Amino acid sequence: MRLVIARCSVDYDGRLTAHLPLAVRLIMVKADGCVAIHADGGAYKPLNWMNAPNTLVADEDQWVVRNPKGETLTISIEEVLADVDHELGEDPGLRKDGVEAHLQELLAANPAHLREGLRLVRREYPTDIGPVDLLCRDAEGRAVAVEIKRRGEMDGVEQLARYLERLERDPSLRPVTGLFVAQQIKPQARVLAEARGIAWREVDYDELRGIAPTELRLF
Amino acid sequence: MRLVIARCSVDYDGRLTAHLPLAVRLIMVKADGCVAIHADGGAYKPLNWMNAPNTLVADEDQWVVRNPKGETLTISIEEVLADVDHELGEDPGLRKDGVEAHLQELLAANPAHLREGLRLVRREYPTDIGPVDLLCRDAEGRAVAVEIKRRGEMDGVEQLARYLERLERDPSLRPVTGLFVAQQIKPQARVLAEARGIAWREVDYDELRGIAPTELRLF
DNA sequence: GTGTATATCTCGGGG
DNA sequence: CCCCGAGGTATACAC
Repeated sequence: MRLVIARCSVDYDGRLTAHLPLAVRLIMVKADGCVAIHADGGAYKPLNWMNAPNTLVADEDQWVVRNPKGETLTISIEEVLADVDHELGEDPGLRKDGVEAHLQELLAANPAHLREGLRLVRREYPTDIGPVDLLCRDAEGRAVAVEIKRRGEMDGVEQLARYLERLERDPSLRPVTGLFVAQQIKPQARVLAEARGIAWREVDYDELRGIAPTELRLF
Repeated sequence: MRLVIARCSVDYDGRLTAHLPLAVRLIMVKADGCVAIHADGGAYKPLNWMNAPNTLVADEDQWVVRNPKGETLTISIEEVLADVDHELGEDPGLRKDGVEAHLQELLAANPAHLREGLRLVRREYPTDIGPVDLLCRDAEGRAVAVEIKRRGEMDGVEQLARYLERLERDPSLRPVTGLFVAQQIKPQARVLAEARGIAWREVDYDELRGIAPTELRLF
């Protein structure tokens, strides 16, 4: 990884055009060739960047980074204050826990946590516009399509509404009701769900994770 | 901006839990206090980070970054290979051109470019679920709601459909038709728009920008 | 490759 | 402060 501190101006021309006036910034060049221009603030997103793959043509006072799509990042360098290079090596990568996939696993193993008597028919139940997270049957045997999000927003409700529209066409399932599940559901999403006749339910991830397998068997 | 190259392992506990095994990485600490852990690849996104505001408690071999929400980033440092600090100063910031806001400005100034006889009633016309990009009247005085995107995809059509649903409730507007506008509209979005009875139109940004104010007056 | 859904999305604007 | 929409979204995964 090459780290250059330089007084520079930068121009990006591609999906939009953008210009950075002359100032001192960090130019980070990673081993895979991607380039990022950082200011001394503003979280992790760089002011400007160019992802790999690309080609870097570095002149004395101007670097031109070009990608296969024809986008260019032009860095005009007036003064180099530091220029170091470090060998970092391959990174073993990040292990995550607590994302949507995990939430789906837990609820698939315990649908009754959502509504008493609910039984799983299938996870990732296929429709012609994509898979429904969970397809269940309730205590009376009626089909219930469940869409799971970490954060419940309006587009998730729309997504479930599209699936319901499709599932309703299947005589072996009809009528199908919808259940929108998330750790937190935004007010507008609640309103939209209700307007669409879709039930919603907030779930607590830690509580759900705390349910031991032995307890699950009691349902 | 402080740049530390170190052999470290990292744990994040907050919106999810995540772990990075021991490896050599860049730790970037910006003037506003935000911290980012970078590997030598994988575009501009860091492996782990903590945005400002936060507090950093730096021990010899362990840094704990904590934010007001109770999220923590724990960096366990085994070996420091480099540690430099640079004063970058305030950044003048980025100037952008070609984004949706600009497209909306151009079309608001010239709605007839979309459809002959179209006149602007209001930009960002408010509804209880958010503002419609443009509310217009056509040559016959009928209300037309216009949604503008750079890239026309399905969620944009859904968004416009939601607005139309609301606008239809206003007797002074009813009936309201929809017009979905983008530089490029994906095939599936076209199909969805047509299924929803919504017209669509692709516009060319450069052509639109090329229309001089004097020419605009001709309409 | 396109299409679809996710993200510790990030970032900015408005109430 | 939350809510919402846009993004050069990036990224992973299915088809």
